[in-house]
Amino acid sequence: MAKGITGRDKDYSQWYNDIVVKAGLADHSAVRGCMVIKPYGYAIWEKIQRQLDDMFKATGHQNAYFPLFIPKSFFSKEADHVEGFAKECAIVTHYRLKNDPDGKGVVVDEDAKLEEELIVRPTSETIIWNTYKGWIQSYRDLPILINQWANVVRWEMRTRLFLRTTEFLWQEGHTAHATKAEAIEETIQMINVYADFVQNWMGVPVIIGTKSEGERFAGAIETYCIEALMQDGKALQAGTSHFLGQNFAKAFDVKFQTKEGTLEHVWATSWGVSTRLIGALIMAHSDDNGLVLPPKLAPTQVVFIPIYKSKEELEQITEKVNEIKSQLEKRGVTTQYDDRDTLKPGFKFAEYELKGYPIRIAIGPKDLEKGTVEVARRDTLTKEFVKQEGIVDYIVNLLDTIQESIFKKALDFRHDKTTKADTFDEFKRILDEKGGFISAHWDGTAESEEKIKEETKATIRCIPFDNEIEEGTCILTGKPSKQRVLFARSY
RNA sequence: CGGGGUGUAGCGCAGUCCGGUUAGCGCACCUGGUUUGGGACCAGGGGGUCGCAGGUUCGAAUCCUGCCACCCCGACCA
Repeated sequence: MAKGITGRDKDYSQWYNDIVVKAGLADHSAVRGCMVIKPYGYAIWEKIQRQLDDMFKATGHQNAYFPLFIPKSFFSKEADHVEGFAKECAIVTHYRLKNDPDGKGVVVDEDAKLEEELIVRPTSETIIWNTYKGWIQSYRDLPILINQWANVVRWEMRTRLFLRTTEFLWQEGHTAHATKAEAIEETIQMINVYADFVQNWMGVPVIIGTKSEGERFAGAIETYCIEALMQDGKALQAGTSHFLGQNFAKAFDVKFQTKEGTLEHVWATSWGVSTRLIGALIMAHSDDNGLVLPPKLAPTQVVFIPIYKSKEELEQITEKVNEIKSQLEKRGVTTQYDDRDTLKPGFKFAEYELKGYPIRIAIGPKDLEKGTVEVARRDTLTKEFVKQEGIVDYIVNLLDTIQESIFKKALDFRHDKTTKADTFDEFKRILDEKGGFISAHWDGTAESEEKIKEETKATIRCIPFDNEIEEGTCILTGKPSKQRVLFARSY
């Protein structure tokens, strides 16, 4: 086990915190519930952003930016929406400070009270729909396909680095459509984009499905989600896409004229993923030695470490490293050469394992002699000597192999941790002994869902898209059910 | 908001119960040398408003009062 990292078996929470802090991803800040995302952590976020942004553009979306502040009155327009967010809003009431008359520091200037308070956005539906009202008159103005990269604030009672922070970074797509069918199609398209990204780039398998009524987004008609399973057997919601119906169009009076000349309310969607994805990345793949990053999201994919005794040796090694390094870079591989002479190789090995670099290449005197290099894989912690000849192709292929292998491992884990339960006792036993997803029949009522949650802390994560139709009886009430749904304890 | 814990060097801690030289230790850092295929070693060196504000005392990291911050567990949530 790496120095200073708590084992997963010992304390999973502490292990997670140790990885985040020791791998240099983020730190607690001086502000309660808010984190400082450090350069290495932010580099991962930038990779996530870049890829998702490309995928959004490829599906016809454009980026825009809306204000951080939302007038309080906007929140009272959509009843469910305000109820969902009211309890966790930061509110701006004043716009000026002054010197404390008692001479100590500064105080809020009570004369500078705002006429109407401003809410720091917890999500932007309201300000955006207020804006769309001015943009939409005719069916010719539709669809509007916009995404925003932004920060939002939700005053959560308890926070955890990346998984739930008071302020977090995310993207939120907000689209407007002429028809219900088109809006639903958009909602589904985007949840599929998320699933594609999370599986093929993050290497985290997900279940795509719909949320039960109780877990639905405040103000949505239908919420689609992707659910991932973490190594401790708890589920994590990795992304959501909401079909908002005409709720926001009605709340903000957004109508358009159809070809036929009638006036109709616009159909809406919204969808988002956040820095929480980094939490998912960590909890899905990492081990007791530190972070494990999929090659496609690793800020640096290959690190070179020289092993030498003399200056002459180092020079020869450096020459060889530079040769391989530049060839790799030409193939689009990101690399780094760590020739710091104050640290021993062993220390560097441990450090890059902690930081999750997918491949480490060590070159020493033996390699110069034999024309080899030592290639170490982070995901499997295996090492082998490889001929320098053909090394570039070898590494390029290996990166793909690692990407697939990481996904496969997580997928196998999820298969092992997905269990069917047919009675409530069985359900509870699996939950306590094994964790993971439990596929069980449910009578479809919010009451039963709530009771199960109260008794077991497990919630319905989703009703999978590809669910089989299967007659059965609800594990709680014994009432008839047409399909199984996926339960789990979750983050 | 309830329960628990912690605040002493960049990090991790000891010292606090029972007040008393110049506040220690490990890691990290700086200088020099020897090392380098899995977390090096020797020698020398720098770094402190002891969370904050009051109080008691000849004397406070230590005792008293008030405050603050953060972490962990729970309820709430992406």
